Amino acid sequence: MALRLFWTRGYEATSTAELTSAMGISMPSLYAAFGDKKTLFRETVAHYQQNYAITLDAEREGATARDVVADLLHDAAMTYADPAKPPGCLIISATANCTQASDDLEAELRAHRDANIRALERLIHSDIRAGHLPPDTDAHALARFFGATIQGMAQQARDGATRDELLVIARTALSAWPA
Amino acid sequence: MALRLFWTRGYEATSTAELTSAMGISMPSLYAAFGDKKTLFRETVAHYQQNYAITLDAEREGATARDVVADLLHDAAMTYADPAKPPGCLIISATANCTQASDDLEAELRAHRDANIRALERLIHSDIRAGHLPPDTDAHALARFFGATIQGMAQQARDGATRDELLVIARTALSAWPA
DNA sequence: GCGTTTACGTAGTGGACGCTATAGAATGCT
DNA sequence: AGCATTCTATAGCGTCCACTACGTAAACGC
Repeated sequence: MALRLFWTRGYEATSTAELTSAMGISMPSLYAAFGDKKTLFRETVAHYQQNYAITLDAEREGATARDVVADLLHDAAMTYADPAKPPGCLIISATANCTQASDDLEAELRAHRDANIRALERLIHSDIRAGHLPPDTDAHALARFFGATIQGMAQQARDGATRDELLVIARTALSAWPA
Repeated sequence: MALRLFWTRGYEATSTAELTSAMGISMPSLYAAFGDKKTLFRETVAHYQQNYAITLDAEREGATARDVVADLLHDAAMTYADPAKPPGCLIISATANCTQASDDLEAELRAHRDANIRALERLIHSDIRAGHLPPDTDAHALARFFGATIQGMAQQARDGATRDELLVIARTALSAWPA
C-alpha cells in the first residue's frame, strides 16, 4: 500500500522501489498507471483525504462550534494514535523537510491545512453571530490555536504518544474555549 | 552558515554541496573538520541548543510554573516567527520524514523533545507540591499539552504564521492552565 | 495452429547523493 | 632563499535516486 509508506516516511523519503514492492507491481506498471511519483502522491493524498483525514462536521444539526471542535479533537486523538494505522497525519507531515524539487507539493498540502483552519474560523464566526460566543471573540486566533493543537497532537503521535495521552491533550485544549 | 540550512530544510534535504558553499569552505575541509555529515549536524544541534533553542527557566526565583510556562510560550512565539531567523524549531522538525539511514538522528532529537516535556512535568509537579496547583492536577497531561502546543506553534510558523498570531496562540493555550 | 499484439519484469539511463584521492598553493623552519 | 609540511580545491569514486528501453511470454483474432 502506497498510502502507508507515504504516511509513515513522507514523500521524499519514500523511494519508488519501496512503492513498487509494497504495491506488488513492477516499476513500469506504476509509471503506466500514474505517470510519475508526484501524481501517485497527489492521488494518495486525495484518497487519504476522503477516507482517513479528520474533518470538522460544520453541518451538524443543533451542535455548537464547541461541540464540533470537541469532536474534531477527539477524532484527531483516535486517528493519529490508532495502533492499526501509521501515527500522525499525512497532510500535516508528509512534505515536511523537502527539497526545492517538491516545493509544489509542500505548497499544496499547506493549502489544505490553511483551508482547514479557515473552515474552523468560519464555524467560530457563525457561532459568534448566533450568540453562542461573546461578540469580542477572536475567531482567527481561536481557529489558529486549535489548528496548532491538532498539528501538535500529530507530532506527539509520531513521537510515540498514545491515544489516552492525545485524548487528554484534546480535553485540556478544549478548556481554553471562551466561556 | 550550516545552521540556517539545516534549520530551514532539515537534515536529509540539505546536501553537502549546499553546506560547503554556504560555509564558504571546500568539501575536504568540511570532512576534515567534522568527519561526516551526521557529526556536523550533531554539532549544529548542540550550537542551536545553546544559542537559539527556547528553554524553560526552572530556577527562576519566586516564579510559579505558570509564570515559567508563560515565558516559555512567549519565547517560542518570538523565536519561531522571528523574521531574522528561519521559521520554526530545528529540534522539532529537522529530522521529520527521514530515511532509515537517519533513524539514529531522529531518535536523538526525539530524546531532546521528550526531555523537555519531562522537565516541564517536573516543574509542574514541584508546583503541585508547593500548593500552587490543585493536588489532583495531571502533571503529565499538562506537560504534554504544552509540549504539543509548542510543537504546533513551530509548525504554524513554518506555515507562515506571524509573531502576533503565535503570541495569540500562546495566550490562548495559557488559558487552559488549571485555576 | 500461428502471427500479432499487449503486458510485464529485468536491466540499465543520466543525474545527484555522501564522501575521498590526488594535485596545487600557502605557510613555517633552517 | 629553499625545502618540507600542511591546507585547500578540483575531480572523481561508488551508490542510490526517479524513470525508461528492451526481451519475454501470455492472450487474442483468424
